[in-house]
Amino acid sequence: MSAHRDMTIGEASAATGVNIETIRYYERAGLIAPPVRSGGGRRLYGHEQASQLRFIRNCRSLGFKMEDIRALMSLPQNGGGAAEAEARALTARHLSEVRAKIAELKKLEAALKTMVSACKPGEQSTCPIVAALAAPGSNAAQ
Amino acid sequence: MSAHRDMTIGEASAATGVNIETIRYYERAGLIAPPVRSGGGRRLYGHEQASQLRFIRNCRSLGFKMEDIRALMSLPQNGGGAAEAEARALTARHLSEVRAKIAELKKLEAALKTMVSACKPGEQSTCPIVAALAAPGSNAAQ
DNA sequence: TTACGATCTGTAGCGGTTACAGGAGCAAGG
DNA sequence: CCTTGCTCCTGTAACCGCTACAGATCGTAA
Repeated sequence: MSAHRDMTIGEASAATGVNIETIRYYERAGLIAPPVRSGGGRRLYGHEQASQLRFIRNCRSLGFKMEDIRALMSLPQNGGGAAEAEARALTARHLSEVRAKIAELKKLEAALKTMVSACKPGEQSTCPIVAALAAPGSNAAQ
Repeated sequence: MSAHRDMTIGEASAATGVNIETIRYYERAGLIAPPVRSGGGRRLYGHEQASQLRFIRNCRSLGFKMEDIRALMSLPQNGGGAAEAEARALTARHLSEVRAKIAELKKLEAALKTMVSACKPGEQSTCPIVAALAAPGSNAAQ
């Protein structure tokens, strides 16, 4: 069960879209296991590890933290409802964090929009943007 | 024009809401000028520098980068339309970055929402979340 | 004086990469 | 066989915006 058809790190990078330096970083960080080495000391990756790299890449592009990814990868793949529930909970938690960030950014957006539209070129003597930024209490974002 | 009624760094921190360590960091980073020192070598801040700290705090809470803040603070305060235009341009650029981030996060939100709602506890044999994350092409976020 | 608080300096850590420098493996061409 | 040129190796530092120490010093009140 190990007909590997191994890839070098460059091939693994091309196959998965994960940067070479990033692959090595993931190994250092314990996100993937140290791969087999060739006689000359080069990393050799098989299908399984390429899949793991794709998994990590997908997780990262969805904004999951490495800690979460570690948890997701350590779930048993055929584990019953427990693993599934854990994955769901993790994803739901991340979703709510994303929503919180959106809400926060929308507040910033509103404040900045107000500032920009208050500033008509060459109209006021004092720049309203600088004035707003110098105001003692920031009402922009709590 | 320098009746200062100086504050220690702790007082300045309390007055502006900027953490003590952060104030020192801003000085190190060249965002504020090194303040006057007392005989014993302690930093003493006047009104003007407290205002600067409040300015920085407001900028940061609006998400401005330190580089932008440096630019905003180096604008002449009574400078004519040029300074005003620059502040406006800077703010508008930041606003568009915020909007881009919101758009990106909304994509993530949609993808995560789909994943969570696809995962009903104890229904499928394979967890749809893990399956989606393991899929070769990530369509979640480009 | 003694104790305690506030402050000082310098350094390291966070997350998630990315970017080097300086060496070594490895295949192809001459 | 030897050179050329590519890939890969290790180790380290930079990025951003702080935050958190450790160990020393200052200043003040009891």
